[in-house]
Amino acid sequence: MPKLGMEPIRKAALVKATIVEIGRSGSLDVTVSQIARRAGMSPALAHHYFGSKEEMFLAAMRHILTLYGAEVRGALAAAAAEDGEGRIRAILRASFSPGNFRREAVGAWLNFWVLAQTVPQAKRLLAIYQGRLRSNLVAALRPLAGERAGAVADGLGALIDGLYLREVLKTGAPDGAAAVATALAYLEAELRTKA
Amino acid sequence: MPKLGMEPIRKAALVKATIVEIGRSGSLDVTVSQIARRAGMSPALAHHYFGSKEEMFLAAMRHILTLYGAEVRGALAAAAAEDGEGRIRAILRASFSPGNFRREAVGAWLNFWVLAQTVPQAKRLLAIYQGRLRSNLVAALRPLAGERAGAVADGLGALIDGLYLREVLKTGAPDGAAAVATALAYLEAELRTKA
DNA sequence: GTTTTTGTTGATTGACGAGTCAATAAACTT
DNA sequence: AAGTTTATTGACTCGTCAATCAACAAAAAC
Repeated sequence: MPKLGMEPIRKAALVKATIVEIGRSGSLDVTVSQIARRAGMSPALAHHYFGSKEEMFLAAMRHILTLYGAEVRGALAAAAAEDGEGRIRAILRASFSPGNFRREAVGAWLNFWVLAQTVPQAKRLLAIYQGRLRSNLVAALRPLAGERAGAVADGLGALIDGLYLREVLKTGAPDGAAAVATALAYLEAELRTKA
Repeated sequence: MPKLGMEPIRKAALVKATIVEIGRSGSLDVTVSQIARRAGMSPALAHHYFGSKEEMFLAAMRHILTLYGAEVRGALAAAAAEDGEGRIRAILRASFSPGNFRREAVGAWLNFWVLAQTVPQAKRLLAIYQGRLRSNLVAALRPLAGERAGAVADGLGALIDGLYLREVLKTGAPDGAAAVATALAYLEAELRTKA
């Protein structure tokens, strides 16, 4: 019984299901059937809307990146009045917020990195994310670290990614606060050096 | 024409081929046939010696971990006379040496991380690597950072992993020296903080 | 010199999965 | 009411791949 205007709803459900399934299985070896089933429809319908599994993966990536970007933007807006360090703190809190820093999302992230090795489109998406993160960090660091802002941002960016990566091996609930603390320790050490 | 004593030779060739193929394809979606072909034998023989593809993956992981561990141990032995900072420098240089820090190895590494999400044995191997790295770092940091050694080691470890991760997105030849410099900058910043 | 062990492969099995297609059905248009 | 667009799926195609097996060959053991 075809209700009209299903397309956006179906697509959103598939994107969500894709992320869940990747996170659950811990790999990109998820079948379209699994995804479709979790999204409550037939595999054929999933193909109908996305054309290919790769398109589903890319849409899922875009979604995660969008969510993350929105969270960072929101946090930065809320910290507009603060100084550079406050703004960095905001970025870090957003990066390790419970919404982003949970096993399922981390697993999806990791697999997107793998995807980026072979799918140029995926690589481009990740590069955009990295570029945005970097420019946010640099902007906040400029008044604190001067010309070393770029170098510090690179280190901090890599550290954030590394903390995500290490979450994969951990057992038990993710500890975003600890990750933020580690990143802040890095920041403070670097800032003290400058002076 | 069966020459005897082939087993170790065949196994070594398969392990090497597994790493190459994973690095080349950028994913764990490599077929036993591909691996066997690159190692110069039939797929059936690969199964004969390893029993399953998963065993091949684990053997490849062990091999990479062993190589890396040996390089670090060697570097530490050569730096035995030096102080803590010199020993850390040695660990970093080994970690980002051309042998370890090249696209193929980095790609394999990344995929082993993915494997660790689902194969407990792989997770255990990575945990061992992390534990050893950490204890090496802590030992070298103790005289420099005192009770903060643990925290600094965690940050440094995550930073190292993050720098590896980011190498995946880079285009062009890996730049181990830059990675070492970034990690050293962090270390020096932390040590300065201590005082 | 026969038996056992080790090395080796071609052929096969059995399963699974991405993507296509034809068919059905409900809404919307004219 | 006839035609068009959108939604939806079951059945099917085509390919792939891990793993097995039977068979053959050569060296070693007895």
